[in-house]
Amino acid sequence: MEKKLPTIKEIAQRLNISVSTVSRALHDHPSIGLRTKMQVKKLAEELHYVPNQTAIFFKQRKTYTIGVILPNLREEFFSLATSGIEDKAFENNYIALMGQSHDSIDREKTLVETMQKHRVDGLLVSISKNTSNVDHFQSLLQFNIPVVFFDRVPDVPNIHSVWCSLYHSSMEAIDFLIKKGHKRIGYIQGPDTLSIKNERLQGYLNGLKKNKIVHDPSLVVSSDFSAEGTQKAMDQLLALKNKPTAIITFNDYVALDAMQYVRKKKLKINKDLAFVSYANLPITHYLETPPLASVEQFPYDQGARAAELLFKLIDQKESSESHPFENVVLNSELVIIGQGK
Amino acid sequence: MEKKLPTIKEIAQRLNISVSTVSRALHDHPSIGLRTKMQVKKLAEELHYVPNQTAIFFKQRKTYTIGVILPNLREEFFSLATSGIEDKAFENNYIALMGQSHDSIDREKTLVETMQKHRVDGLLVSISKNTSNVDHFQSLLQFNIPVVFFDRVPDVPNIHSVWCSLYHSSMEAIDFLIKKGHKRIGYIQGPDTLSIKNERLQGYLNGLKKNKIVHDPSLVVSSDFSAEGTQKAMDQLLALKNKPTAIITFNDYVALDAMQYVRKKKLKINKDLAFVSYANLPITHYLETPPLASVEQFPYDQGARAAELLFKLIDQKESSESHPFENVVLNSELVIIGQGK
DNA sequence: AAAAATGATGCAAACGGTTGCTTGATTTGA
DNA sequence: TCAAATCAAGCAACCGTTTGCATCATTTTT
Repeated sequence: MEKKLPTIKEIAQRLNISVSTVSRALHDHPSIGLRTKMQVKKLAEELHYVPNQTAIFFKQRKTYTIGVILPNLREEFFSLATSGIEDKAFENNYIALMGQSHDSIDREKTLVETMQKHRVDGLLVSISKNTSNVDHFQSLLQFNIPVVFFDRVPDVPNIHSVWCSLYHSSMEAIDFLIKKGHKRIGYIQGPDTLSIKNERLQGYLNGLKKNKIVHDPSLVVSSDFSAEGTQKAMDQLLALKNKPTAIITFNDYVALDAMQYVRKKKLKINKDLAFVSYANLPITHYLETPPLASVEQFPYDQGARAAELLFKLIDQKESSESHPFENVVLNSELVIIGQGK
Repeated sequence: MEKKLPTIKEIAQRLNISVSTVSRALHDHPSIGLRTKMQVKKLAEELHYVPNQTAIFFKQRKTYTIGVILPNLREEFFSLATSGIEDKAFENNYIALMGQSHDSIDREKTLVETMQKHRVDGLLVSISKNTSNVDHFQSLLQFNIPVVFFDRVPDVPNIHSVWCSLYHSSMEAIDFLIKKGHKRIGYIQGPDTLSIKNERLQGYLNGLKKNKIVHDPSLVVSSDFSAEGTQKAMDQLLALKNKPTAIITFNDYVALDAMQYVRKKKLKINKDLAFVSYANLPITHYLETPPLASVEQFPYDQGARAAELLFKLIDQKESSESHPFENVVLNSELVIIGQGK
């Protein structure tokens, strides 16, 4: 059954010429006569010859393949980033291998090994929530395979990275809320296992300081991102004698859960309690009462920029240029959505 | 710079033995002496030897790679399907190459060629909106590379496919609305270029017939899925002398646009005008006034099932078994979300 | 003690394509 | 007319790994 695919060898035999001639003919090498070229191309066409890339990859030591490892594709943020990566890859004649770590460090390790086995020319990674060191990427570096981290960037020196700074937008968010008259602003953050820079909180704190508001630690609570975790966080905030009038949430998903919970409590969103969050997912614009504002992190662009950087590194490697560590920082943007009171 | 990677040849030279011995030692072949085995393994470890998979792929004529081609990753439906595919691939020790057609038939063709060049062991495809024939998949079949279509399945015979039938749920949706007292039910469909089965409309029509309601063609309008297109469609429906009291929309995105438009018109959603749609995206559950119901199409499962079928076909091919065309049909489910009046 | 079985290792071909070097034939130049 | 230049094509090595088939040295069997 297993139909053997045509090879240049077969073409050579049929035409009674050597394989090298066939190879050169197919590549329009100048030293091959026109007649021979035509014959070869015609037969190749007839046999539906397709060069065996695995042989070529093997010989050229290059696969035109990059690996992409990220926590998951269910979150819109990552699927948009992937979309950007794929678009850039397509433009550059590369193709991307996908892997989801599902925030498991073991699975992340396995994926790195698999990608390495497949001899990817480079790797794009958004690390799992539980990844605290980057040892499992070391062997890639030994192989001289470039790695670019994006969005979830490990907090270690000497890496290439692309991420979106939330610091300024976080401060802007505070300014925005204070201009609206809010003085007690709560913040629901994530679990503190994330070993990445906590720019949201830094911006929050400095925004308060800048506006001469004393920081009240009881206004900062944590959620594990589950609906229940967020509800608990909300309970903490609403139990305060001096309740917040506005709340900043780690991301839109947390905001959605929080807002739904608040609705159940018969509080008016953006009237009794204002919301600002991160991500600016398209869906928030469809809500009857959306958060007042959300910080856009440009996932598509992050993916695209990370891919561009990776291709640059691959090219540099091939021309044995030096490549200092590069860290691209995009700026987030505070997008005003709702009207509020 | 380009550091040469260690090979079994190098190990062989250093230990003054043959490459075949090294190869066998690393594979724990019984005919290799214990001492030699130990020596080889120790040295391999020291050199950080990693077998060159491109050489092995080449020799074995198998890459443990599958291709995935779908319209785009921005739509949650497809990113969830991809998530299912990747999970199954990981389980089966495969890895997936991603490609987005962006509903361009040319890009789809290019992707098919690229995947073929990369010698994928199989291909999963959700065809582009503009794909009306499947000629560009023919060469894969000649190569005996299995192809499984999912969700957006071309309407041609002799293919493998996985899709989710909307027929029964569409009828159920009608039953559901009629039980709620609705008699005039509108339907916003998509552009009619889609060459796939139109089960939504079939279910709509048969649902009406079953409930002995005469079909009024002016209640069926089209949208190109843009916000403007949907608004125009709504205008058509609301301009009727005998207006609908309920509307079924092609998908949740259309429903969201329609509902937002209706809100602007100061109509009460699910009171003046009830909505039912398709997709059951997580977000609809966060709306203050969600559609009454949405048809869940199980994108993750579709992806997972399609991947499973593909792996089965690959295995069968390897054991030269016969493989009749298989068409897996999942059932959609009408999920009741809101309360309505 | 000679024949047979066993154990440990090496040889070489194969997978498909690329490419530097050679060779032979034809054309060009003086 | 003969050497040099040009053209067209072939030879063979190479990329890294696997594997059927020798080969040779022991050990076991009778």
